Amino acid sequence: MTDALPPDTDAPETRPYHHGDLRRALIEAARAIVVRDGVQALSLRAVAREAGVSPAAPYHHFKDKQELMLAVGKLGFDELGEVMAAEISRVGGTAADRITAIGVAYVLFARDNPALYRLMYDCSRNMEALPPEMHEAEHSAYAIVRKAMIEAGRASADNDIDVELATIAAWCAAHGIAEMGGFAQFAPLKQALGGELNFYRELLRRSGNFQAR
Amino acid sequence: MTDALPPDTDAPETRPYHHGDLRRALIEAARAIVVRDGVQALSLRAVAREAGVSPAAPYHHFKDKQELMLAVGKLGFDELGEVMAAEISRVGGTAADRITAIGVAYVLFARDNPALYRLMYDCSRNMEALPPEMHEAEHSAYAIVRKAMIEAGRASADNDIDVELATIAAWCAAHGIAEMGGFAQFAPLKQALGGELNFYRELLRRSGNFQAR
DNA sequence: CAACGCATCTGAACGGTGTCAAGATGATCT
DNA sequence: AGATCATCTTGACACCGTTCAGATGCGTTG
Repeated sequence: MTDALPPDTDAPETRPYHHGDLRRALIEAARAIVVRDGVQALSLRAVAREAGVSPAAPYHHFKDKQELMLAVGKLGFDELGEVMAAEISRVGGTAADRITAIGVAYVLFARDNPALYRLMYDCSRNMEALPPEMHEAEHSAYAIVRKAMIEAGRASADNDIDVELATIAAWCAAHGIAEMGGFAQFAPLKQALGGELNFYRELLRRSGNFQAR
Repeated sequence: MTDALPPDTDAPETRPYHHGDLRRALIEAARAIVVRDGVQALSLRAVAREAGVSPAAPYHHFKDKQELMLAVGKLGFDELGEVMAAEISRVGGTAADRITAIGVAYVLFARDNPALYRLMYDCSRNMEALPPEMHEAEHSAYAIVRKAMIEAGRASADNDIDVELATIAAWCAAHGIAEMGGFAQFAPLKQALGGELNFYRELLRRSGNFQAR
């Protein structure tokens, strides 16, 4: 079973112990499965199979299935933060324009990665106290929205409570649209508006926090 | 096992064959488990155990575990509709006041029945095409919001698209708050606002559709 | 260099799960 | 009464999460 796998000339990452950074391989395998087969197909055994190890191997890197899923969720929040950061720097216009752009980018991320997005929030919901790295990943994405809220004048910068509320309200609105926007019942409405992008923009506009004005 | 349960003088519905409306008993057992032990404890076998039948019995009433969960979800949407209808008739004030009341009632329903609420949307999300009865239950709750949106002047009654958008935007906002409002990170903010009720009201107000004006 | 320690991985096992096929049971209809 | 047929049970299969004893081999220490 371990006969093949010669030194293999060119290993891109550090290859420390037996398998060579199995922890990262497991996270990537899990992400691949979730994207390919959906969240309900994400079993610990399937992840191990995908990574080419025995079903018990993951337990030396994650205490739980939950802990592995959490790592995948963190990865999702990292990507989401990157997407939003890229979008906010890509769109040049006014602060109000950029805040709308963030909202659209957020919803589109959820649309394009539905299973990953769901996993991210399943993690957040299930855990009472998130591990610090997860919290950190969420926080960096949160900070982007927060900053945009201040710049767009949706919150008075010198009132902490006001800023938090504006940020949370915007996040909740985007989350609601991200989760429900894909419902099949809305298909005719999307068509009537000339595409789902308009649909999302219109919903964001009505949420109050994303009005480009 | 079937010893008790005499004819029971007053059966509201038709009480057909062996067990006596096992279908309804299964749905109620599932609801009880979901409320008592959370959604991750909701297994088909546990439901059968709770109802006192063999693990295979449910398959004569539901094609799938999914189909049973869908029935529970429909029950949840029925209850949600009742709660919102009760609230809207209880609150006497202006149309704007009532629309805020609906939003608060929605969020509180999700807070008080977190597992059931999650199940409701897990169903809606997983299924491509919901069965008509589920769609109907959703629709009756949806109609309440829709009517309130028109009365409160959030949408022009003669523009169908406008009405749908206003309703969906409000629903999305409430859903986002309902799902994220319970996050532990928001606890200090709730306290700073003098209770979570104020927190939810403030978030709803900022969503634009729920402003009492 | 040899031997040890220890993180890493495997194999087998346990209880639980969804699902199905075959047979038993009993209410309903003719 | 006897036949019919929905209803329920039994038993099985594959898969799941998790655990534990043992094999494997890297890194370090003598």
